[in-house]
Amino acid sequence: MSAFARLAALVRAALARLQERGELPRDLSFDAVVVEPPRDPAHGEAATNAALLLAKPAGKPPMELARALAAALAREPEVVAARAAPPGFVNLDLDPDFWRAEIRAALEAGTDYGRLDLGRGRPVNVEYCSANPTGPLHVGHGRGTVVGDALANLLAHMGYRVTREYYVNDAGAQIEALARSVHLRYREALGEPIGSFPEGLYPGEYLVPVGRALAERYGDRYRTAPESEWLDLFGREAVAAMLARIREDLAALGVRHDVFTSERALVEAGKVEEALDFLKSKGLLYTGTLPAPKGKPIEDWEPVPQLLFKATAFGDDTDRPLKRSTGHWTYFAADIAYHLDKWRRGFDWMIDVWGADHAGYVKRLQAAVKAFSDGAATLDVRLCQLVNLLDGGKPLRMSKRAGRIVTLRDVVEEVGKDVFRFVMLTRKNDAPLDFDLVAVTEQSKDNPVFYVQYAHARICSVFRHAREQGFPTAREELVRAPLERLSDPAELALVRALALWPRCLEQAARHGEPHRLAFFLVDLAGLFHALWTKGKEHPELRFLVAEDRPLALARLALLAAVRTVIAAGLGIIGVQPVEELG
RNA sequence: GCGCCCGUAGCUCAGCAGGAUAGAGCACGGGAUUCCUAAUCCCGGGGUCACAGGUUCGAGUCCUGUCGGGCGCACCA
Repeated sequence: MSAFARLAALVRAALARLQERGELPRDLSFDAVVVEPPRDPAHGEAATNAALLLAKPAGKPPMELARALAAALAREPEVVAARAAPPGFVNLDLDPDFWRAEIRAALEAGTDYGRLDLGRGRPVNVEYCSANPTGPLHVGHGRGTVVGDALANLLAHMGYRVTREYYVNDAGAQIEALARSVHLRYREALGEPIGSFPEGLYPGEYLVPVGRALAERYGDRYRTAPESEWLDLFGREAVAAMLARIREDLAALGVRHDVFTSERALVEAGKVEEALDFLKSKGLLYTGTLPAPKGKPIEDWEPVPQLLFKATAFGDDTDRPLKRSTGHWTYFAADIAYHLDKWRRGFDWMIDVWGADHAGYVKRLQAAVKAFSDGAATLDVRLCQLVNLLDGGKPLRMSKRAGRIVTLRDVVEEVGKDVFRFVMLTRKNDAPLDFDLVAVTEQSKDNPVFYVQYAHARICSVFRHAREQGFPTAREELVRAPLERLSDPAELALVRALALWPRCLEQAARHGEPHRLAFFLVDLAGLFHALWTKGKEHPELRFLVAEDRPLALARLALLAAVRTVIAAGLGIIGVQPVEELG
């Protein structure tokens, strides 16, 4: 059990004793009782709000309850001081050994330290990236990809059975546009001048090799053939080529999905009809005419009767069309089928990571999931805001017209996958993020990736010196270190920060917010750097004290624990900790 | 017009499940290097948490409204 979980248990036990003595009513819920590290050190090392919460149901003044609780807690051997503080907090100071024990726990558990079986094997489907297979990934895709991948890692770490999934939108008008674009490149490869690309097609250079490959394979067989003869074939070929490219882009980021689901395959297998029949059987489909959307007027608006889903019955703002006037299914219809498919594969929890420009889509899909599962399945959507690419503080123009889109691959090759991944988690997902190609590779404390890696590298450096100087460094020896020798405030501050790791992990998982790990690591690294520098001014605080080997061993144990937590955190983020700075 | 997200120090952002006197970095001013990596650290000033109500013992956090910014809004994806 983690430090704060133990404290919470202590508080609950103390409350139970108060109940036994009749000082508290029996039928109380302790659910909202928390034990937290206070912001202000004057409020102790841990604080509980129990008395504030229970005062009303107990019919007693908060301070009176707080004093009773403090008295009960003061008897615990780990508790050095328990004070009631207005308006009714109980502040605790713990025996340093209570915190020091976390070092041993971290050493024994390694990167499993703080790991909790929150999920109990519950399956969760995390869908992320899911970029259309019409071109390479760009930087914006990269953010959602990293957020989704780190979230998947985090949930897997915490006991969920995670499936990482990519939905391939390989059907519809965009694929026809892709096929036509490739056909142009194909004709170009056969020596034909093609001029400029018509509006709506994909002029990017990345289709040139695809056209060339098709020219080699098929010669001029489809050069002047009617579209009906090649549209489907070229579409498939182009999607295959783009998907191969996207998989390479993902691999460069260290991302590997478990499942790629093809929209086209779903459609061809009749899953859309099946899904809609299912909703129909629940009485949730009807044919009707939607009112014209307000706001900017649409030129060619005509009121047409459409097949609609009763999304308003499940919290959406309007009912949603399922079939286009062309007779094709809407994207939404296919998406319902897709999510129903996920549900039937055993996922009653699904997380989709999307770009913020899809925000307007969230309610309708959640409505659909609620509808087909009768409320038994949950769809969470995490929206990622834009990434502003900068180059030395100046915005990098991503002009699509000039064909100068900055691909994810370009950026990852320039700054490295580890830097990219970490920086993508230095903001919460729903805040815009500046990504400066220069700043993220600078080796300075202003660069959080570097700052954390530097802490890890410094610890590794200490261990190299330790081995050279004949200090014991094996884990079996470090766990036996006399940890009570750690007594400097800077050391104990680092120990207490370390003890917060399990709590950080749990909360990050509960909230589905992997960026919290990145922030935690920056804080932990900061306390480590502070301790390090303190050793510069106070040589007695240096880690490798030759004349006092037990003390050195205790300090090495602390450093090993910090290194373990950094490595664990970086591991979930998907970053390789460095042992030396390059 | 409607929906979603955002509004916290001069700038960029945290703020943990509603907790106490709101934090960090940058920038600005001052300081630390016989030493395990100074690629770092320490000290200092700096705030009407957009605004107005409400719920609560307690609100940056929850609810309502207003203002400001971003995104989206039939038959695209």
